[in-house]
Amino acid sequence: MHIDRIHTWDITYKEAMRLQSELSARIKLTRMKKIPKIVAGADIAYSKRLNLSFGVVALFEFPALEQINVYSAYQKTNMPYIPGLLSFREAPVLLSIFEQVEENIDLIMIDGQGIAHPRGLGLASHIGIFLETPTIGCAKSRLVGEHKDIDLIRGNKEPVNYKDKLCAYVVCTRDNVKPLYISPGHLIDFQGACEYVLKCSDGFRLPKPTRIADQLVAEYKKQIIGQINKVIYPP
DNA sequence: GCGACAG
DNA sequence: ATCTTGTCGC
Ligand SMILES: [Mg+2]
Repeated sequence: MHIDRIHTWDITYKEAMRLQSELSARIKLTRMKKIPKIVAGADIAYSKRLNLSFGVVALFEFPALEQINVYSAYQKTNMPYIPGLLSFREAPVLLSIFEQVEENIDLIMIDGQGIAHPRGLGLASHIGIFLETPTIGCAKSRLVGEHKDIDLIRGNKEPVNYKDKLCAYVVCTRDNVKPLYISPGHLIDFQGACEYVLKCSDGFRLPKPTRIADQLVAEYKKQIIGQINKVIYPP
């Protein structure tokens, strides 16, 4: 798929933060007009020892949620994890994977925040801007914002406000299980984000696209590290 | 200065 | 997120 290389990634933290503020003005929280045909999930794994980042993008038919295809790549990790700057650590490898994708992806679910971010540009939003494709941030914990406790009943949701503005919903995707922080990334609204996450939640905490991407990236990492060890420590 | 803090 | 062995519970 096409990628808008809006900026490079070898920049200072200060410049990274400035870019986030600048790019957040481009985010559009629009309604998705058509029902998606292909939904993708994306996730990352790391090897601390080898300083590598592994990424997987898994494609699913919607609403059947049948797996269509899987893409992957890995590269050197060039940024430490800094809360608020996650996209500068994870986006480069993810974009290199999306570049290989032949299918037309209608919606991407990403492990991390969308606009629920100190400067309104979490990983999902940043990816959405580069790909000009609808994205949803599906985070397992809170980065910013305040909300009431929610009853842990599947389908329940509670608004998350940051600086007196709605930024996400806490969504229960399964009874009696810790809820998710769902925020639009780009080209989708709050209602659409919650709706598609729930429609992709098939009895587990994480919606199928990110859950399977998470499992596949763990396997991919294991496989690549096995190859590397074979080269480094020949029998 | 202190505490919070996606993955 | 990683590293790392076992353990508890559905
Ligand atoms: Mg992840």
